[in-house]
Amino acid sequence: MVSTISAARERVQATAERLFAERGYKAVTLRDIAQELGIRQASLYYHFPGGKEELYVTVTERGLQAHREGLEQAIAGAGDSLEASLRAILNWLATHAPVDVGRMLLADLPAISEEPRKRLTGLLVECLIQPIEQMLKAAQERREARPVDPRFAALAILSLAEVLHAHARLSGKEASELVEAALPMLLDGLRA
Amino acid sequence: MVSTISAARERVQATAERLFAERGYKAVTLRDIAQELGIRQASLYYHFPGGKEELYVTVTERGLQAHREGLEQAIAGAGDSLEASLRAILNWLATHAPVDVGRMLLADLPAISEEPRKRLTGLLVECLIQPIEQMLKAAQERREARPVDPRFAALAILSLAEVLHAHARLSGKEASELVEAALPMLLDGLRA
DNA sequence: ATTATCTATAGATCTATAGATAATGC
DNA sequence: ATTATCTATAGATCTATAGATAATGC
Repeated sequence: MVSTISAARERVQATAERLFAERGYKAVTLRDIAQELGIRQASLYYHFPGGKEELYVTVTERGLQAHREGLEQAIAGAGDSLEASLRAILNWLATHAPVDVGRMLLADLPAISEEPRKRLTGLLVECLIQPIEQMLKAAQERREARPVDPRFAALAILSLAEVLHAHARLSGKEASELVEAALPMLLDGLRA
Repeated sequence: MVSTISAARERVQATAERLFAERGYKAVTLRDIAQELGIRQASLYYHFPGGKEELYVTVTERGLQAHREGLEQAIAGAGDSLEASLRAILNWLATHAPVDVGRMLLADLPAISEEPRKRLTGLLVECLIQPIEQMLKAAQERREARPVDPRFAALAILSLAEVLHAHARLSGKEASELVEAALPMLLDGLRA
């Protein structure tokens, strides 16, 4: 076996990913992560010698790549239909802890070193914004979507998904249920 | 004069408000705030003996109250029109640094003590969510707005305003211009 | 006398390193 | 021999306190 990713390392990543996604880079300490895992803070350095920053960069990169694959497959599986594409995108994002783009750009990324910051900034666009933007452009060319700025609309969809995810957690409702409630608003707006 | 609020204290509040709004509670240090003001970190304790938490609570409370007044006046000034109300709300939020509701609930508020946390949680609902929610309910009763969940729609509008504010900063465009681009999307949706 | 700063520093917390220990795999 | 933890601790950073200083207002 060339490189078996250890189950322990995987557990560390999963816990770190969840905590960083909830609170952001600075608000999470290595002690917090270790405590949830039931180990000591220093033990994290066995799996991530680069410490907190390496851990953050690793799980954030992995999360963004997972979003790219999830979004591209969701869109591809939905066929050439705006409604089906949006439903698939929202379902994916609502169930997979969407990224707080604003916090990441203004708070998290400025706290890490330059090389990974640039890489993650690029991935943010490629993995999250572009897949949605491309889908919207295609729908606009088919005259199925109205000619709004596709970059701005993609950001709005991402932020709607965050609200959806948060609302599902706080209200205890199913995410898929909220997606069906949000879709008419997104497709046809608030006006009667 | 009973209590002249000193200009120095006001400058401290303005700087703290901006930094906390951008990065959140944990990511901002008292040193950061002092540095922007050109004073020493310890000098902040003259204006806020309760330290970082008192400073955060004070400016957050003030910001939320300002949002309540701004939103209520914007809505009142817009009359009984859904489109005019939404335009007024978005214009207010886009120009006054909207609150990152998700980060505040998941990261910032859990880091402060119980009493102010409860108070700010209540203000978050009363100052930001309810004014928008009430406007939507009224528009729904006039059959001018479609019967979507008004609480959820209010959260969506707040998050759209955040995107708008961020997009205005990053792209260098005028906020009012982006509001006019966002309004058709909000009123009539993405579908052609 | 009051206002608004400063310096110096204690105490808490956090990241990171060094070296020890125990369990498992060959 | 490797894996995955541990204890102990150095060093950095951050919050908060104590007391000094300088400028302004009465």
